[in-house]
Amino acid sequence: MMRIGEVARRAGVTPRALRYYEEKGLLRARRDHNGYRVYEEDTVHAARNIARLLRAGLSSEDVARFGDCLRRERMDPSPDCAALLEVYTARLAMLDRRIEALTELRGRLAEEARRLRAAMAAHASDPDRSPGRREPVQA
Amino acid sequence: MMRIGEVARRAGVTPRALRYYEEKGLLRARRDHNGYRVYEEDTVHAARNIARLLRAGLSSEDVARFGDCLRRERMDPSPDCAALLEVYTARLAMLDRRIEALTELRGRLAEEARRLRAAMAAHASDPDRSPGRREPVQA
DNA sequence: TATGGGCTTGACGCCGGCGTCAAGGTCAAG
DNA sequence: CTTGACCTTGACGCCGGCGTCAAGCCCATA
Repeated sequence: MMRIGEVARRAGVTPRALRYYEEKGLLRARRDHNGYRVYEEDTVHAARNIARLLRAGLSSEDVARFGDCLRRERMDPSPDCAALLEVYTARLAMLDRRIEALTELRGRLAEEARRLRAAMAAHASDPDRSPGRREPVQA
Repeated sequence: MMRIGEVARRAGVTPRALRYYEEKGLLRARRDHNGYRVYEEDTVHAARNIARLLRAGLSSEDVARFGDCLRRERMDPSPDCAALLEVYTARLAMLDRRIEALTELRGRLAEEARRLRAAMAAHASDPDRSPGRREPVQA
């Protein structure tokens, strides 16, 4: 039984983040007589897991589907957590698409950079060109 | 000499986008007596180039550094466009970092998915568990 | 009692590249 | 003159994961 500040410190997140997680249905909290949020021990694991998954690029909607599995320190799979697999699978596909897109983009940019470099080299060695141009072409 | 609508059509962007580019210093426009924006021919190329580069993942700040080079149909390099190379290079590095991060994440997710699948398979083949050996665990 | 630290809800800010009204001016054609 | 296409500036909306006030309650301690 802890309050929000302690959970936050132990999980390495901010109280604001914890409230946000709750708002998004990732976390539940009971209330003390004075209205303060009260958390179980395993909430620390949950908060850690949530933050990890979000940093990893999952959306809060994705993470919500992990449900109680989040509360285990090491999110070991079990049959009741089958949804995890779907989420992972879908997300892997998404990542593959994003990686592919970035890679393609990288290729295009690299190509343009290559062209640019070549043209500049040609330019630099062109005798007609800029007589007093000092600076070397910087890589 | 064209007005915004024509440039937009010919460049394949919206008038709103053109105003935005101008606001960000990517484009310049003169004004007609009535306040309408008036553009040169090469603005069509510029707009096309800008849109391309933005779609490619460059920021408008990056693109701003391309300056007048944008106005050439084929953004052929020349010494006064040396900044292009810097921008490309920096951006390639960024892309590499992003791709690397995503790839690493992909690896972690794939690993977790693998563990999960394995555990579920073990569960399914558990003699206590599965009475009739039916469907294989779905991928 | 007064202080001060922790807690509450509510709500705006951010970032980027525009989309999408809103309210109104301009001008050629019918 | 009226229509209607095209133009203007201004300003809010979006999306996600919170950061960051603001205003105010709870409670232990000096």
